[in-house]
Amino acid sequence: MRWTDYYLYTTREVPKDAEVISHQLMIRAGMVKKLAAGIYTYTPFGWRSLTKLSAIVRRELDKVGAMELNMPAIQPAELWQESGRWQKYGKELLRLRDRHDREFCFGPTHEEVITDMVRRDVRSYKQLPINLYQIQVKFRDEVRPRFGLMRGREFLMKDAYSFHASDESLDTTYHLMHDAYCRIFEACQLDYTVVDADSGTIGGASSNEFMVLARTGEDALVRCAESGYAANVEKAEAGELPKPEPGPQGEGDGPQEVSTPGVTSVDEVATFLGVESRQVVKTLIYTSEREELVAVAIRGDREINEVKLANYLDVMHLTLANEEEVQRATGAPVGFAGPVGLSSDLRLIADHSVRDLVRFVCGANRADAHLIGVEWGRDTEPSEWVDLLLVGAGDPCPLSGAPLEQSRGIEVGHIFKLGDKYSEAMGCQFLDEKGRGNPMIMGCYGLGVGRTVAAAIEQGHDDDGIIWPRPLAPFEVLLMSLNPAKEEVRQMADQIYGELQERDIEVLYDDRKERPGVKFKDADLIGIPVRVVIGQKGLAEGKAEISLRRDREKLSVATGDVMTKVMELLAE
RNA sequence: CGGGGCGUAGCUCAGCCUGGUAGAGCGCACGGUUCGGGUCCGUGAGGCCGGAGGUUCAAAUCCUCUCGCCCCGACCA
Repeated sequence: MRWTDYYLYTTREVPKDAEVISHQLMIRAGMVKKLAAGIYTYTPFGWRSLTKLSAIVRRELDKVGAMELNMPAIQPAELWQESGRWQKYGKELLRLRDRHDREFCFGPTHEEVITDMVRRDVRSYKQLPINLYQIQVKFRDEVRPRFGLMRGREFLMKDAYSFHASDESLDTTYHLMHDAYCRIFEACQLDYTVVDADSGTIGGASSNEFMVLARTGEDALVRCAESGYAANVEKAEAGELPKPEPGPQGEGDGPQEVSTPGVTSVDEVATFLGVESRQVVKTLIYTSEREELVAVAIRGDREINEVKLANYLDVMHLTLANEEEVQRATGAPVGFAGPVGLSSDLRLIADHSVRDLVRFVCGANRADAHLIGVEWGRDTEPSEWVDLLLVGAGDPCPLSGAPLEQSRGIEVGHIFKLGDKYSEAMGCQFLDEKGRGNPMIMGCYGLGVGRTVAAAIEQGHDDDGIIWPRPLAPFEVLLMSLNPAKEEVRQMADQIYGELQERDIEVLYDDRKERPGVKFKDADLIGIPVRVVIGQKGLAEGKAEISLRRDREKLSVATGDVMTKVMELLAE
């Protein structure tokens, strides 16, 4: 492709609304244009990357027996009512009405549609398993789209769904898909890791996320170098935490109330009483869409993992109670809640981190008062013990006990074992060998195509621009004529351009009448892996210059050897 | 949805506080110059100052309301 014929316009200045590097570079390199918040046009140049990734995805999924299909983006409300998600999904679901006032939504995901199709076609265990996928535009009306393609509202996603007669069959496909995903991200030369994940609104039993490691990632994850354990912090568990020393003994046998006027936060309490924050039990009051208050106890130096809590309570939206609710639940203002003497109809859920505390400190459920020397069993007992710990760096690995390392990642893929959540709700059944009807067991497998390309840029760039991993690069070779006004330069560049094309090498030929500086800057910005420069000086000695964007080391090659050298570099 | 910020030329922004004929740089067009890391000089096109209402002799500027966008917290590929 000749640049002078191509639709590629770079910009020198970074647009003010682009925050993260991948977004800035994609806009500067002319790959995407914003149409509205979280909604982008891919230019021919940008689309090439997405197309390349899609091809890799198709190749690897086809290999494991998945079949590509295409489903409608617009979906009738009835299906979503059937699965129960019309109510549950919330505002992220973009709802529409047609001219007859019938309700539809723009699909954020396709469990309902695919389940509807399969339940009509598939009757027998002999037809299972089935694995279907599509690469399609999704729309999720995110409250806050951001970071360009990292979190768009409209985005390109590969979604796959598998149907099985047994859990074992699902396991087999799940592993095949897991491995296919690994091969996809490896093919893209991405530094990624697979973590245990929370399954969120899609639901289901177990799930794994594929995280591309990047400082700008929106997710935090922990890993153990020793055991290989890796999990999203939303899901992560820790081994047994070191036990704190017993707290101070109060006067008498039971807990002792001490006056703590105006002392509310854990740190203040600990300092005021001369104890460690780990010897304090922090009690928080939560509410949810069910409008039922619960008290949650955790060690004073730790945070509650609200995702774990929401899952445990089976609620969607969890919020800390307001002052009035806290007063109602504990009889005290915010800052003095504790597990002792709470009303019996208030659920008290305690994290394991407080289980081993001896003579701990906690709020007295009275204004300006705390208790010291409190013991579980003797003084109070939670209604349930649950793992609610937000795991962080340094916590012991649940498998090896070695300290966990924390890093950030971009979630580029997410695979779930759905079980029968949708097939049960929507009556997607098969007949087994004995002629009995059973709901199919399902798996579901997502991969963010645009996000993966953005993640590749987050990992591959320098101060001057993008450094594409070759499999995702819009072109493999950038051919540049430094002074096309000079006849011999133009002719040689044209000739090499022709030869590259003949060998089906994807070449972008910068034949623009621009000054060398402009061309070099653009070359660095758009980041094509192999660069071939034809300039007058080199040509006088019969030489062209070849370099890789990666290291920019220049190689002087006789013009006759350019093809060989390029092929060699591409073969690496 | 809560908090903060921004809408002026295609892009990045100045002008607004203190109302008085709309500006710069980049980009674009044309001429010249230059020609291995965003040359230099000149000429030119391009804007109902996000929209609506109000105050005023006069509004980009002050007030009200709206719409859009961005950033920070609760959701997800």
